Amino acid sequence: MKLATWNINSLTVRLPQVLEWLAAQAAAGAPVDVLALQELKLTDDKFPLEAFHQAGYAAAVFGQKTYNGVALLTRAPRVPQDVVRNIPGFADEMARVITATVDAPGGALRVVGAYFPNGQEPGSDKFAYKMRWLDALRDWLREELQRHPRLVLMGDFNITFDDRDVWDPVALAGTIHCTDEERAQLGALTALGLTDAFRLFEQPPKTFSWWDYRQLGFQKNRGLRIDHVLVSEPLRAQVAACTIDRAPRKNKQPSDHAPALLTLGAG
DNA sequence: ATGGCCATCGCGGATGGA
Repeated sequence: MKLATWNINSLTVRLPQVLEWLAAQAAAGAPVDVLALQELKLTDDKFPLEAFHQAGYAAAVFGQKTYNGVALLTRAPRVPQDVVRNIPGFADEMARVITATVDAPGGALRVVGAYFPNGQEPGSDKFAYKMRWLDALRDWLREELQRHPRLVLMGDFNITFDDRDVWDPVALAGTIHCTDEERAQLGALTALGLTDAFRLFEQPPKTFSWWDYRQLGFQKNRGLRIDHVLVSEPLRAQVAACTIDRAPRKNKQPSDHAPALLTLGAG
């Protein structure tokens, strides 16, 4: 069972790349069973349901015009069940979270696909919103984990866990995605019993999931690891692999993010 | 080095992203 998350920075622009990538994964013998997408930048009525259908995927969509927008794709015959949009109890204009239950070996999974706020700059209004959003996410996840012990939280977190996730930790110390406040919020999420699946394994140094479009960021590997897959305690023993696929970042008109993947074994 | 980011909205240039 393979799950993945990918901020595709406009599905209108990137749909062909998503379909190609899904096809390539399947051709390599390990099709993606669940894909969380972020930054659709389109409304639900513009979502290419039919294209994904033909590729063998069902979808749950939570779109928005111009900004944000998230979706969960599930490979047939799986379908997203009991779909929840955004964080219950937290009023938000922005479409950032979509949650569904999907069948899996060893029992159904609750999958939370999320596009965390950027935060722009410490001290800004947007940073304060990011903190409130994170507070609300944590409070809701605490309850959600009670209801659904087998839970995966994946998406664009817009936060680095530590300096290993930063191409120049000295230059970027205290800047957005690298502040103590943001990292403390990640710590509060892991304290709920969620584990960064990527660090369950030995990883090559300087493995990132995002590179700035400017200044040859990707070519120079000046990046950040801000796209994460977290698993709840009962799933830890089932985690067989967690990787980031840099290949789509080499496409002609790439997203600035690369997909992160999780493979679950039988357990 | 002459320029050196991308998507959206909408038709210029601001806004947001990270």
